[in-house]
Amino acid sequence: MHTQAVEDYLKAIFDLARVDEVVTTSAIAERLGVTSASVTGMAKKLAGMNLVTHEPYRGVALTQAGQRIALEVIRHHRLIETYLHEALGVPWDRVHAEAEKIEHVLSEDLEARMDAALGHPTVDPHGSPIPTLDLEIAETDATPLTGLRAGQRGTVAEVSDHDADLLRYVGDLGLYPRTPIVVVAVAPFDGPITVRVGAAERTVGRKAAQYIFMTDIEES
Amino acid sequence: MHTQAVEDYLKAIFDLARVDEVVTTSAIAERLGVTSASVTGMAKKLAGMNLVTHEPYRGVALTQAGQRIALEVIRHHRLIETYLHEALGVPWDRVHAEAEKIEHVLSEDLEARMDAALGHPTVDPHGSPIPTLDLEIAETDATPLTGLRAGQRGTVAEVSDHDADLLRYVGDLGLYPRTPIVVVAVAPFDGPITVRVGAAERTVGRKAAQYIFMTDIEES
DNA sequence: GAGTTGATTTAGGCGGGCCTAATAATCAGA
DNA sequence: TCTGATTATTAGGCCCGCCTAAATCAACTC
Repeated sequence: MHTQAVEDYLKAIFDLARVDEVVTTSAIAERLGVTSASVTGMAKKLAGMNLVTHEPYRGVALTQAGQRIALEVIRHHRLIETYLHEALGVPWDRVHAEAEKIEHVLSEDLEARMDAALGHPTVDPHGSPIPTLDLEIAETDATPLTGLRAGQRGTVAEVSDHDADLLRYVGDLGLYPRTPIVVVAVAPFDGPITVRVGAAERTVGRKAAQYIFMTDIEES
Repeated sequence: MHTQAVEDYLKAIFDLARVDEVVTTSAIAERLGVTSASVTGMAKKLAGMNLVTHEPYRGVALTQAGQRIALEVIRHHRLIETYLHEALGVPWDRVHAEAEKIEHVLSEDLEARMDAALGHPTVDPHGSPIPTLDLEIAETDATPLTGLRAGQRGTVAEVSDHDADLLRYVGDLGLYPRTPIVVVAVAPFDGPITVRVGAAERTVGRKAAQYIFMTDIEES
């Protein structure tokens, strides 16, 4: 078993690596709310454990072993989120924070029981894919809502869970995963996007739209 | 919020205090699997936080504030045990170990949700009382099975959860809380106790019988 | 190609919680 | 009441994960 700090670092590096392939110390530092100096120290330690490769001044990357642990933690995290949402009715803007704490103390047995109770779900309440038991994770090919033009329709696939306020806002708009919407208008100069959700029309700010990912996009 | 170590110490002191009123450093040390020297250090720290009174060489006792925290942790612990057992089917000999880990990261919100989902239970799977939301705990006046004579009947009230093997053994015998039994025979010289459970007769070793607590005792 | 700037790493420290070894207090028995 | 055995406490250290301040490297500008 690894310490909570080790698990948190690996998860953060994994997440950051899907955006920028080279993961800088400062990015990790910001993500975890620690100083870069602390990250350097931990990077050395993780490199010593062969969970990470670290080229000084050049950034870090997960090794095979490191990625494996990251995926285990992410599986824990997303299963817990899903369980809390489905079984205990925790609203989707709060499941992330709860899961952050529980993911580090979840036994394999409990994970399996939650997984079974949920019927082996494949996505969490934010639409993020849950790694399978053998740690395969579905690639997500969704495009941000900001990439759609007026007249296109699509389905909400995933909403980033990095900010609880964002989730509350997006939830208030009714834009949960699996919701079909139509883009009515896109205001110029990075203005807001108007969409039809069911019978209602809703206006989504640009900033929020960046974090809403769409699939099944087609002209209408 | 307190550290996990602080919570563990307070819980251990609370538990030990119901058996021996004066709680010695070595008793705590044994319970927590640390050295007495470590306990002395922590005792000083807890005394500084006004959670405990510490008379050097004389033992420690919880203050009002310390007891309050202990009861909060115990409520968490027992609710989690109950939830895992009822909702996820975790066998009763394993719920303790799982709860030990989760109790330190459980939010009040989640606690309330679990409590509601269970219908506000009053005892955990081992028959131990769950402190109420305002931290009242029912006094248990049960007597150990070793205190019964042949011919008496009674109901299993509580089984100590300190040892998973014991629980597995007692479970195999069918002696779960709320089970009515009749004492058929008590072998002399601290020998085993034979009881009737439903239609079956079972023999319980003396050691195990010490940890099985009975209520509603009457002659039959 | 030298300087400036910003990111990164090193150096040194701190608190938490644990340890071992040495010392001190208590208790029980002669 | 003295003494030896038992139990507690002190003293000194270690590891983890974090910090600040100082030094170093990379990259870009001129």
